Amino acid sequence: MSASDGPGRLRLQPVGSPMRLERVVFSHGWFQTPPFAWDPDAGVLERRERIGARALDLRITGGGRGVWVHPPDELSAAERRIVVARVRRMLQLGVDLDGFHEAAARVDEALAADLRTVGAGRLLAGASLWEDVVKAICGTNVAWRQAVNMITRIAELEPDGTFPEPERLLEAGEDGLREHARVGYRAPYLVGASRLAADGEIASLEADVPSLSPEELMRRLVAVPGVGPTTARFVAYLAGRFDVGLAIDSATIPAAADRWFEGTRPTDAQIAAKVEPAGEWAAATLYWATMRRWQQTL
DNA sequence: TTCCAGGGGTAGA
DNA sequence: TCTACCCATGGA
Repeated sequence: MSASDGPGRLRLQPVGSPMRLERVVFSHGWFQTPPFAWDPDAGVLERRERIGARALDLRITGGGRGVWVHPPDELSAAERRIVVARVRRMLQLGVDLDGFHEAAARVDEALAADLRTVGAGRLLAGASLWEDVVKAICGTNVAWRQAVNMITRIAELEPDGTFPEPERLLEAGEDGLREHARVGYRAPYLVGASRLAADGEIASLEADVPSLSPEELMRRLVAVPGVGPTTARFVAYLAGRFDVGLAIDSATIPAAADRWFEGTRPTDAQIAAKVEPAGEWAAATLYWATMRRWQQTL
């Protein structure tokens, strides 16, 4: 699936349909949160990752038939495997979007045409489910800019600049998370999630994601403190599972209202009925209807 | 001041 | 299962 090409450079290929790096980056707000950084002029997604004992600055470029990962120096075979696995997760290179645009067209032809034009479909995920859970909890019930501030301050807990291990959050404790990261009432949720992660349960769940039924996946995700149905669905999408139902949040509703209900606030049931023709891609269709609107605010 | 932002937990019905 | 209420924070 990937091959080394040139000194230290790694080429990764997506399953199924081609991709555009920039569209994955702008799939939602993660690119604004450390350890991600987006260089718009160079079109480079930067990311600091801990590989074994060292922290490396990865640069990710390209799109279409493949993505290039540029490590700062030569990697061992074992290090390459780790880098490839993480970047594949971040860019959802293993998610086969075949049929998505056709399914979306059954709901909204104009939306589907728009998604085709920009090559939308894959989402930017963290390097791990743990990272996605932390960031998603920070994104609940706050303006996105505020969530970015929380995540940025949480990231400061890891001295080497990589995404913090759960132990760093446990060391900070509820008081530290409140006072330093300003996470407010989310502090006990983050500590609870950190305990699960430190016990290996989040990694275990991540490993099980492909084999779980939608119901079981949801059951295990909402068992994480601070993760309710909406957040669970969102992180499931990031893990490549769009079959867990619709994540309807405060951004989805006005987006659906504008696009499909002439500005009138729809009920959840009305939204569900609207996207139902997309079948297995209903959640992705709704997601992108929301995000295409959000992207216009960038 | 008051409202509310990419919700979740809880008690009570 | 469903609803009402509370929850820290900070910008509008």
